[in-house]
Amino acid sequence: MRPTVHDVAGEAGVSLATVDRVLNKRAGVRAATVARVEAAIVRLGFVRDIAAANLAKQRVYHLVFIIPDGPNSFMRALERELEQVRSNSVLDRTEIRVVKVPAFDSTALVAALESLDPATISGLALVATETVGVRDGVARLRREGVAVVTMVSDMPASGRDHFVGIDNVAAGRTAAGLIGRFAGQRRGKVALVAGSMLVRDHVERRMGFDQVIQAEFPALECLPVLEGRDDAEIVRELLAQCLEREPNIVGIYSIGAGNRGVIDVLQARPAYRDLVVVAHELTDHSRKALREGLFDAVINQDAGHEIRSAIRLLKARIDGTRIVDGQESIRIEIYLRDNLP
Amino acid sequence: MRPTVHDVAGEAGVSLATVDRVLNKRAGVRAATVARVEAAIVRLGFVRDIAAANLAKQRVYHLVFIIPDGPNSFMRALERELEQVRSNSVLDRTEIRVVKVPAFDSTALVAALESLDPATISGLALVATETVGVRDGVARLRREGVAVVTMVSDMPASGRDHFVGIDNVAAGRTAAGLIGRFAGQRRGKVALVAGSMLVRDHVERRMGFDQVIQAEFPALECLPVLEGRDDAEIVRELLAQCLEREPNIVGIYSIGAGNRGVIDVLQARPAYRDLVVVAHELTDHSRKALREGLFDAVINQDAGHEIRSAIRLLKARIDGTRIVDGQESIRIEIYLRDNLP
DNA sequence: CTAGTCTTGAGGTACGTATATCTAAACTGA
DNA sequence: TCAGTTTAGATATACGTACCTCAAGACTAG
Repeated sequence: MRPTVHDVAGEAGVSLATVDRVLNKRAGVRAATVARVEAAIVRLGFVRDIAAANLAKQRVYHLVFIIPDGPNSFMRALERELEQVRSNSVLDRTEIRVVKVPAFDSTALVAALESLDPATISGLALVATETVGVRDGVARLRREGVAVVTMVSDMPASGRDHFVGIDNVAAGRTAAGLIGRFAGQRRGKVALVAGSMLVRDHVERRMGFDQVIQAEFPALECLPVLEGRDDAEIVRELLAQCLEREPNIVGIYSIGAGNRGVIDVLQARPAYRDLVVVAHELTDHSRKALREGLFDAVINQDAGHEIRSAIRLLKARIDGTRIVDGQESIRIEIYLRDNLP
Repeated sequence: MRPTVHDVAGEAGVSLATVDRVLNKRAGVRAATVARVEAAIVRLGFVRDIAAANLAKQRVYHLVFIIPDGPNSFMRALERELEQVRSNSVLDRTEIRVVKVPAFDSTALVAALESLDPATISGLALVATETVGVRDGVARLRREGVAVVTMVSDMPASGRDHFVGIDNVAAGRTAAGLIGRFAGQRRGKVALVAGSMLVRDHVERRMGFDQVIQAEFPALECLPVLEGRDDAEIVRELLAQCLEREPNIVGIYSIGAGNRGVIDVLQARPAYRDLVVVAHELTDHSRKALREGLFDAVINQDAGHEIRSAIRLLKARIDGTRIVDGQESIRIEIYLRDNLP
């Protein structure tokens, strides 16, 4: 049988109360006694039963998720996953609050951070925009004992406990590898469609993409990025113009949330079906485009996985338990028509 | 606050003992009373606190994993993951026993199933080989109340509760899509290297591969399968001979556990570097081959995910709780050099 | 040495559920 | 209607941990 606090007390030759004081880091125990208890814990291999502890403690994990508002489909996917987790969360003593802030607006994000009372929340997950104010806000919460993870876009300087998301440079490199090889012998240009070059993940993807195209596919050349601001209308216009202007385009890399516009353009002319197209984010639209052969590959990160991972990481931080690294690494998923889930 | 059994008793106008009898399906309660209690549960949205219940019940989940012995690297990966879970499982009232049976030996598997006492185990996960004996053995355990999931290779007729694994036909189709497109304009033949055509997953992958090559890549033609029996030596010999014999091979699909032999052959001649090679299973060897450009893509299923998923599914079945579908679907992962985790 | 503080012990109650026992009430059949 | 059975209630204990109180023992400073 697993050892309990009673066994630890016996082994250390102290009372239950003392073991409890040591376990829960309460004051009033001599250093020598603390050492005795800790030695007993190690000898017995005692591990606190967190379920029982949480029951006794009446613990509720108060978690706050701050995510950008707006049309970005990945953010909306995160929101949907959160909603789903919330509806099932009666079971696991977890209370999740979702705070939406205007996208790309770090002032609003700072305000949201400041409105959080460290006393009432135990964990925070946020999609960070990298500014000093945000960094300081996060650092303050960390100092007050709040567990913090960043999602999608990292911010190491803030002292967050973990980052949940993919390596976007690698994602860009992956896209380039796919386009380069799918293009085969063809020579020509590649159009890049992004949301905005002010967002770190898009910048990083573009960087990785450029690296690989330049180094490995001399027959291809990247055109300047079209910034579609996550707006189908704008993307449609910019991309259509670009395809008119440049006769020699062989591929398109849709870096961010602009798939709808890209699809519209591709459907407009049969000739565009020969283009090699790689996009990000598996949605109903991109899935359909993949099945119909408009897209050749979609690179994805699993929103559900990211949400669940963030929650696990926050709880582990709060409980002081270990994590399984493999379970928390977010994969750069590649989908072709044939391996759609 | 969340309603408790006390609240249910109050709401239904019965005693705690009666609520307990209903919740735990014990006899001695009139149908009308059961209905009253159940109505109260619905009205209050009562959900049993499983942590508290397990604490009171002193429940330990006794899980048995039956996996094939032998050199198959994916099976060994499953075993390693199980070992890791076991070492962390002090925490979660889970006791995992791993039973290894000779690969492809259904008699041994049947014997292993028969040696299991349904009274002492609550869940079983097994890599099934499809025979009547195995099916009946599983069915017997199911009838006796044991939760059962099949892994890697399914067996629907056994009445198992779930299947944990990928769609191998789709995996084969995916491999074909990659080889076909990476080959570009080239015409020629594709060599297939499998472990054995007696194993369902290899057969299915081959089927999916053939389908897509025939339908979409008329310039390519599949050669007969080389059966390497998961043995590097045999694979090396067969594949080397094949490449000598057939001057016009443009690609290789390594269907199963034979990557070591394939890699040896590829390294032997610089000319072989131009071959398009897609293999299964991400291991140290295949990862290295990918980085060095010997392999063009590796298709993988995450062993850690499968083990964790099997455990979650078994526990959910035992506790009668719901599962999150998205979390349990095993993906057909594609790795290129650039998206290696 | 004494008063004061610091450290430890003993014991109880609580969390939400499971389970056992004993008793009382409500039915059933003849 | 009465005995016999079925159904229901009341109450207690337990699971492993947290946290509280009260009292007593061990120190420290003056």
